[in-house]
Amino acid sequence: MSKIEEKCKSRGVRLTDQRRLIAKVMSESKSTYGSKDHPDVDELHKRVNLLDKNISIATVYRTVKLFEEAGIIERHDFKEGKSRYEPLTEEHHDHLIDVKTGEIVEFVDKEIEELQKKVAEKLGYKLVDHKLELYAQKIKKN
Amino acid sequence: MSKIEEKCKSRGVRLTDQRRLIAKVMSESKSTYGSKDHPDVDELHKRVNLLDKNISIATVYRTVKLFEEAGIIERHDFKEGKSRYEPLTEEHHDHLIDVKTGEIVEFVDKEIEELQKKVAEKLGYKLVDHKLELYAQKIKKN
DNA sequence: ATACTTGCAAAAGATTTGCCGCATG
DNA sequence: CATGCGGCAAATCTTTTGCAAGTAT
Repeated sequence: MSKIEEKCKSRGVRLTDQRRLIAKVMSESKSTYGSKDHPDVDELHKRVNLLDKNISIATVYRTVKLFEEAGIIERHDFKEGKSRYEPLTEEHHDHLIDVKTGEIVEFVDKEIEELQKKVAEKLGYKLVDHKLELYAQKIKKN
Repeated sequence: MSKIEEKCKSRGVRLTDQRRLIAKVMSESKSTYGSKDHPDVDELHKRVNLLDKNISIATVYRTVKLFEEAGIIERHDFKEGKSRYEPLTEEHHDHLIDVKTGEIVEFVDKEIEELQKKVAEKLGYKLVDHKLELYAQKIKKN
């Protein structure tokens, strides 16, 4: 059983064949499909259709929304006009995007997280979410 | 003449009545520091139409794209499904978005900027750009 | 049982584009 | 005067939704 499927069970999200497949594909979106992390709905639909041709894209949209609202997967809105998803990990992380290759490196920095909270508070707000993307260039090592 | 109109001239962007008006409205969209508005195309269209009812929304889309590509204004894709724009400023700043109202507060935090640079370096990269968005909820004050 | 799900197609919302008369440099 | 621009409507693209039929618990 996929990790996402487990989370559905433990959170009382009703399971169907379609959802199980989408959960499976999302769970494998890192290892099995190589560097193609963060698939968008269309890509997800294609992958799922390899396993079951009858799953409609509407179902993928509905499921992905459901999983996101249940805190099981995470949506990203990169500058492309469409959303991309990844399984939610225990520990939150941000992304560094290689401006040359498009490669994505994930990282965590507690100090920055802490400062963000403080900035929000200073402005009279309570932080509920954030997005941090670093665009960078690889340093050549000779 | 608006600041944006000036930039158009200096960069050889052809000017028309429509573009002049859109430039004017965009230039005026920057009010007090700390809370200027970042209008979306629809809002921009409404404001421009107060001055000239005949400007079509297609023209606003085309102009906003043109200005962005000329490095005159900046596009943001916040988590709303539509783009919002602001005049490009000399000094970089980040955004806090009120998740309830969509209101935007700008801020600068040198410490966070510094840490970002360090994080990138630690990963073997040289930071060239970044995006930080805080999604937050206003703290009610009694 | 019954409330939730799904597939399909249509709808909706944001943005782009083809066509063609018109304005700009 | 040649080239690019703008208005309009139609076309795209992504995402949502109404409906009728099927399914999970």
